Formats: sequence, structure tokens, C-alpha cells
Amino acid sequence: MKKSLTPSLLLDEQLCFALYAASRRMTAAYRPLLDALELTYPQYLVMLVLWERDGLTVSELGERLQLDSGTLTPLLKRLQQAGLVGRRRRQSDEREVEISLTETGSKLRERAAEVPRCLAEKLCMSVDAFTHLRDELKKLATQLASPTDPTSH
Amino acid sequence: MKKSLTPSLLLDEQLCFALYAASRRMTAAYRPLLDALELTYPQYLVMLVLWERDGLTVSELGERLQLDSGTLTPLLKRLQQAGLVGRRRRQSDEREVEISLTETGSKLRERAAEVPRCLAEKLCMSVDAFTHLRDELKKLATQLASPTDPTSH
DNA sequence: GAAAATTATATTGTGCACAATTAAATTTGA
DNA sequence: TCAAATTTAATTGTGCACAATATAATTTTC
Repeated sequence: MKKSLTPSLLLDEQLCFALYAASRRMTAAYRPLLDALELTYPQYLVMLVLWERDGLTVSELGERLQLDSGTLTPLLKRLQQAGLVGRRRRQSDEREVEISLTETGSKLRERAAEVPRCLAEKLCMSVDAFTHLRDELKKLATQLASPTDPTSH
Repeated sequence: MKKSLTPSLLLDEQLCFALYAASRRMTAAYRPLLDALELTYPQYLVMLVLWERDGLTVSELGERLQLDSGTLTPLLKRLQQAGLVGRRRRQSDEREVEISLTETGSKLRERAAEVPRCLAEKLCMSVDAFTHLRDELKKLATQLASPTDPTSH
């Protein structure tokens, strides 16, 4: 069984494309469920973070989700427009903008609780396979995030 | 060792977020390499397809990459602007637009050959691990693409 | 305590993604 | 044959991503 050591340019052999395609499929699978909550997928992720810990700043949210202010600022303004979050400058440091759940935003969590359940059903995966794949992806992301280290060969 | 059977809303437990974050990291890892070729990541994917088989229509490219014409049309116009591809209506069916590599586009393949090599180096993964993760992601995408089947429980 | 450096968010611009609609060419079928 | 249905791209509009820059507040340093 030959294993190529010279990485090819064939689309179907690329890890990057499998990842890219799977990620878009995942977002598409969430879409009908999130439509019911009137959330986009990235907005849903922001809400997940806030449901865990309310009152984070924009940069704290960005650190958690690995998104910058150019993405988050307009997204958060849309969530504010939708009445799900409030935004106000911190007294202690006026540069920071604190994002807080409104009562509506807080209550949305109950309706969101079934979203992961619906997805899990669609996945038809064992808990072990789910956990393993998730952790492999986390390792991959960590590896990709590390600056190229020329000492490692 | 307890394994939760009730899917949680915690960000770090989500497969979807691990996938989303890893995919963006992967694109970010390609960016410096593709900048040298003056290609974006989706443009690179289109080139991979064309290097395998030239003269595909827009919809054939879309089928391969799972992208629609709203994404591909402007992207292909930019590749045309960059002198990498040509676009012309087919004589046999004027509805179809055939995308063909220019000589410049064709030659770019040689410079692109080192891109997967650079990435492979950064990944620090065995060929087996690489192949396994890639195939797991393909299976995941397939599973997510299937219409929800209520008979499956 | 004021200038310089740093930090945090916002703004601008480009390029995807994708839904929805439109337009044009081709195929089908009564 | 010719009207209806289908197919294929293109267009339009919204919402991310992210680089680059701007703006404003705070901290540091002298």
C-alpha cells in the first residue's frame, strides 16, 4: 500500500478542502435551526459565549471566538438591533465596550437548547467519535496557529 | 468516566466550533503562501480543479467545490482579470460558460506545487493521521449533506 | 504632569458565501 | 411547432472574515 510522500495538488487529496467543505456543510446544517431563532451561525456562537459568561468585552469575545473587531462590531450591532444584547462603555476603562445579554437574549437560551440535540441526531455519531474528531480538530487548529518553527526538523 | 448524552451549549464542547475555527486557521495558514501567488484561498481551490481538468463550465466547477454561481462568477472574473483564466460561452449550449486556463494560469501550477509541501511541514502529522482526519471530514460532510431522515431511529 | 507609547474599538475596503431573483437559451411535449 | 418547463449564469442583497487604518482613551516614562 503506497503512501505518497510528495503532497499532491489533487483537490480530493487535500485536507484543507475536506475541512473547508465540512465547515460550510456544518454551517448549512445549522441554518434551518438557527433561522427559527433568527440568528446567523456566527451570531449563535457569540450567544453561546455570552450564555456561558455575560458582560464580556468585545476583545474578550474576540479572543474566545478568534474573531477581530472588524467582524464582531457590526455583528454585535445587529444583535443589539435584534434586542438580544446591550453595548456600553466600561466606566473603569472607556476604551472597552461591555456586551451584556438583555432579558430576551438570556431567555433565548432555552429555545437554543434543542439545537445541539438536533444536530447530534443528524450526525449519527457515537459520543466517542464525536469527542475524538472534535479534539483532533482542536489539535489541528493549535498546530496551525503556531508560528512556523524552523528548529522542528 | 461520564459521557454526556445531553448535548451542551458550551462553546468548547461543540464540534461545530472546533470545525469552524480549524477551517479559518487553515485558510490563514495558506494565506502567506498564496499571497506569493496572488491568489486567495477559494481562488486556489478553483485553480486546483482546473489544473486537474481544464475547460469545465461554471456549474461543473460549482459541483466540484460545492459553490454556487453567486460565489463563482465574481471570483472567476477576478481570475480572468488576473490573466489566469479565460471565459467563453460554449457553442453547443450558449447557457454554459467554459472556463479555460491561460498559459499564465497553466504555468502557475509549478509555483503552486510547493504550497502543499509547506503546509504538510507545518502540520507535523503522519501520513496516516492526515489521511484519516481528511477521510473523517469527508464522511462528516456527507452525513451533514444528507437530508434529515426520520426513519433512521 | 505632559509627551510618547500602548491598548481597545471602530471604520473602510476587498473578497467570499449564499439566498433569492432575473434573464436567456435549450429542451420537452401536447 | 410553439408554448411551457427546465437549465444555466448572472445579478442583487445581506452578512461574515480579515487586513489596514483611524480614533480615542489609558498607561508609561521621563
